[in-house]
Formats: sequence, structure tokens, C-alpha cells
Amino acid sequence: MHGKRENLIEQLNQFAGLTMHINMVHNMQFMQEHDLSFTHLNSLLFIHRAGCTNINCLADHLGVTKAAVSQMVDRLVDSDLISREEDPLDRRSKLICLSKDGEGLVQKAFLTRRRWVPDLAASLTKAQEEQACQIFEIMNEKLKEIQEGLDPEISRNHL
Amino acid sequence: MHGKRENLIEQLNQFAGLTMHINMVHNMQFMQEHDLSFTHLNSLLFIHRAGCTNINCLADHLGVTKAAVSQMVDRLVDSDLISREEDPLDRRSKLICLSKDGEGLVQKAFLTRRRWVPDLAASLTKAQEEQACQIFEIMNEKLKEIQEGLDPEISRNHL
DNA sequence: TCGTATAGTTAAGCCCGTTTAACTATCAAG
DNA sequence: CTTGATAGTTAAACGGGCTTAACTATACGA
Repeated sequence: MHGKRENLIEQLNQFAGLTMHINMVHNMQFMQEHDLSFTHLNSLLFIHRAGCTNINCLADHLGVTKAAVSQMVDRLVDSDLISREEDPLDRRSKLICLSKDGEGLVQKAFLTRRRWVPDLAASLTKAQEEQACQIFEIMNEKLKEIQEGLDPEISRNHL
Repeated sequence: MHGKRENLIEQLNQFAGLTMHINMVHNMQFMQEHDLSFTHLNSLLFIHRAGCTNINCLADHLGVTKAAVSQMVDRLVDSDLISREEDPLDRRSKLICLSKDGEGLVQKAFLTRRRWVPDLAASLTKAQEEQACQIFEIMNEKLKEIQEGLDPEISRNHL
């Protein structure tokens, strides 16, 4: 046989595909419920990851002009989801952060996963449960590494 | 200790969160490269899952009016990503299918996962590899179940 | 066969998100 | 202090994507 490796890759790929689909459907619902566009949700999640960002970073991340972001930020500030204030370290720059409401919304978005993850965990036997813990611990570390290289705007900003 | 179960749920949740984020970033890139909106990508993926659909189903799935879909379909047909033809079984209805190009595009979208999934698999030992195969096999079955209930438009259409 | 329900299209109009271009304010280097 | 780069804003204009409303064409039940 040509190794378990290929089989594992297949399984993992399928797993990723399925979870991604479920997530997409949930996100769609979430966006409609809260009257958010994909760009809005994307921005809120980005700001959440960054902790705090500025117009330039966000523009890079979204792949649009600063002008576009400036205007979008207007709207998100109007809806009380984010705050925009002068950066004391560089008064040209604005600090964009999640407001209390915005943070709450992001947390609520994360909560949608809690609807199906426990079901998944429940499908394993006690013995597998233990193995799975170890395995996911390792893979999560790896995923974090992969993720590091994925938000260059954030790391660049924190130099 | 209060059981491995909670720990597993935590790990799984983190895993889902990380993969989702990676996927989102890749999808964003993909959409920009191919000049697709979120709705477009969403529609193509939906049609792919359904095999073939019609205006009504797609409208239900996207949560917009039939008129909107009819117009979006115009554009996707113009770009040669999908085909629209009369349903021989009900001549009021149109069959919306992926074209060769559209199918290729969807496959290309799936391929983005192939960039990081092998890395993930490589982070496990031989022993864990085997365990992981079993575990993912089980969880994938469960995920398929969960997914079943997630595209009501598709099942409804195939009654 | 008539009436009604269903599938989809078309047109008018609206708003959102985008771009470009011109602008202000601040910083940093010489 | 001046010069040039950088951060962001504003305004005008455009297109996409959405809605509503009116329409055509087909199906189906009484």
C-alpha cells in the first residue's frame, strides 16, 4: 500500500471542506441577521485579530483603496461597531478598534460554531477522544504557524 | 478533572476557527484573482453541490429575490461560468448548471486547500497518522449528516 | 376549459461600495 | 525650516446588486 499519508490527507481535505461549507452557511445567516456585508464581517474579524488597526492596514487586508475604507469605517462607526480615534504616537494615523458592541458581535459570530462542534466531539469513543485531543493539539500548533504568515498586514503593523 | 470531552471540544473549536480563517483568506484572494463577488462564489459552490438547480432554489439559498438571481445569472452566463436552459420536465423552469469553465473554477477553488492540508498531515507521527485517519473518518461521517440539514433548498428540489 | 398558481424576465429606481483626484494634516530628514 | 513622504478625508461619479412591480409563459386542478 502507498501509505496512510495520502489517506490522511484525503480525510483532512474532506474535513476542511465540510467545515468550511458549514461555516459559510452559518456566516451567511449571521450576516443577513445582522445586516452585515461580507466586507464588514471580514473587517470586524480582522480588527479582532489585530486588536487594533488603522486605515492603511485594513485597506491592504481588504485589497481596496484607503478612500473606500475611510468611508466604510464611517458607516461602521455610525453603527457603533468600531471606534476611530487619533493615534497619539502618530497623529496622522487613526486607531480603529472594536467597540463593546463590535466585540460582542464577533463573539457571537464565533458562537455559531458551538452549535455543531459538540456534536462532532460526541461522535468519538472515549479512547478516541483522548487520541483526538493530542492530535488536534499538534495540528492546532501547526495551523497557528500557517496563520502567522497569513495576515502580513498585522505583523507589519506591529514592527 | 472534568473529563477530556470539554478539552476536545475546545481543541476542535480552535481547529475549526483556524481552518475557517485560513479558508477565508484564501477565498478572498481567489475572489479577487477571478473578479468574483462573494455571492458569485457562493452561487457557484451551491450549484456544484446541487449538480443542477433553478432560479427559485438559488434565490432561496442566497436569500434574495428571484429577480435578483435572474439578473445575476445573466452575468454568470455572460462570463461562461454557468449555463441556463429550459427544463424539459417543466418548461417554466430553467436548469442552471456549471459550464466547463465554471466547474474548472470550482475545482480550482478547492485546490487552495491543497496548499496547507499536506503540511498539517506532515506534522503527525506515523502512529498518530493511523489514529487520525480513523478519527477523521468518523467525524467526516458526522459532518456529512450535519451538512445534510444545511442545504434545504437542494433536498427540497430533489423530492 | 377556465382560473389560479408557479417560474422566470424585464425595467425603473435605489443604495452601497468602489475608484480617482484633490485636499489637509502630520511626520521626518536634510 | 523646508521639502517630500505618509495617513487619512472628501467629493464626484460609476457600477453592481438589490427591490418592487408589471409582465409572459407554462402547469395544473376544478
